[in-house]
Amino acid sequence: MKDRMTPAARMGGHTQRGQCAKRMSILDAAADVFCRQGFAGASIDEIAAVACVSRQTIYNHYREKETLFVAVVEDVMNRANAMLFSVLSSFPDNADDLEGELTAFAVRLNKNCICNHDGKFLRKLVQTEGERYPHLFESWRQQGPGKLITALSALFARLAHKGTLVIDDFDVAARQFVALGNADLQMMILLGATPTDEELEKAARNAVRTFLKAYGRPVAEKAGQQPQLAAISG
Amino acid sequence: MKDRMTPAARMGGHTQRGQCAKRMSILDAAADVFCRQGFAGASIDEIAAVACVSRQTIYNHYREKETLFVAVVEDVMNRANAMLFSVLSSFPDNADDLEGELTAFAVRLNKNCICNHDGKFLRKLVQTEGERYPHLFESWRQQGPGKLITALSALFARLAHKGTLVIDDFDVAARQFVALGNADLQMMILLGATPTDEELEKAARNAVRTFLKAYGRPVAEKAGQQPQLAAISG
DNA sequence: GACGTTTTAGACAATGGCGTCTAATTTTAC
DNA sequence: GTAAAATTAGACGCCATTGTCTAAAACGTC
Repeated sequence: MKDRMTPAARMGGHTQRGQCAKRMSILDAAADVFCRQGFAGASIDEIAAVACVSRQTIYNHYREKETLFVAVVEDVMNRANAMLFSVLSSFPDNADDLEGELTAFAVRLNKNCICNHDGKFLRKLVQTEGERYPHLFESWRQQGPGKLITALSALFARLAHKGTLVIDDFDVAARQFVALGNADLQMMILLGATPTDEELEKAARNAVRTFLKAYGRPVAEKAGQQPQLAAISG
Repeated sequence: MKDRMTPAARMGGHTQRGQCAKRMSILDAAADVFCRQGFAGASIDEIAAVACVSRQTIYNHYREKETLFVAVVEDVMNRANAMLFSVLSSFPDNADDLEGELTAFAVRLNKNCICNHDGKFLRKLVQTEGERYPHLFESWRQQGPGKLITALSALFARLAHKGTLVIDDFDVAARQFVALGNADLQMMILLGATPTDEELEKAARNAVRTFLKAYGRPVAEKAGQQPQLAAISG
């Protein structure tokens, strides 16, 4: 105790597992409390209690409440970005069953990126504290929704080039795809409730059906087509 | 000063304008501060300062912070409900130009109900404090989005009955109409920014075009139709 | 102008949270 | 086992906020 050096200052590879576990525990607890109470309403003491850690330990890792908050947001954003990248990469290159693939993709997107814990956290915190931390918000916007729309836009451009879709504005189509995918889940998304798998499936089917009615290649027999009811039976 | 009676207790019609003005001033200021800072972050002193009123006056009208908060939410909800009703009633009975009417309607809806001050307030507060006040949230959900979807659903049912639209699930169509209308404005809505009239118009046009491609009656010449670009020129 | 009511500014105690400090205890590395 | 580092519980000062209280001032009505 002769020199009093900042605990995590050197990170000399010495104590890793213990510290790391504490850090993660703190980050998780802080995310939980910040999400429920907001920045102003969250108390360090409550975070410490949830993390099963003493208050001083939090201050050892993060200089002050705001430092902890920024660290939490960045942590969640990193996880969310990784997940989004993974989901975006999951769309198959050759989609023989376009409707099925789009539906499954919408389910994955909603389930793992929008309706999950991290999605709820980011939406809520970005909305409440976004004006106070414009840098954080901008970073989220670019790497989250921005990347999503860009990727979808490119995907639709590819499909339009192949003649599978008929689209005049890929960016608009991408935003509309996401919007349609959320249409049936809006309330749950706003409330932060977690939809069931059935709800996710149904919402995605509704979204993709409408999307394809608008942007699908007009097949020759469309005029004489039945009013879509037969297709749902399966 | 002999009996100390609650100021607004009797409302004997005596002093109305002065008190009423104070009340409205307090409600407006509180809405502003609550919206920016959240419930926990808002301080009575700041609200008093914004309202140009002493702190004690606030406590004369509202017993405590929470009472004020609930009153503010109810006040904004009342205004928002009236506005929504007005917009919902504005759709003409006989729409000869369906695309134009739907577009204008979407503009009105977004401009006056979703992207305006009250809309931003309610979305933000319902999201942040909804779990703490489930009753308020539920009331908002029913009278706001619930009423909107019900009314749109009925409207689409009427149009489908007339043969103007081809829809199998009116509720889904209603949700999708709203979702499409917000698709291009999501970021601004989340951030609480106010879109320009041009942005509103463009978003509504994109939404209605896609909506009608999906649900519009398949006209005979559709197969040979130009890719919609000609229609935008005007 | 007089009277009752409302508003105001400021003081006040109570509460609670933040961030610091300390001394004791536990963990970790060697 | 030993020494360094990390963690803990608790106390502490500080500050902001809530909600109350009081005496003075402003207001509206007659």
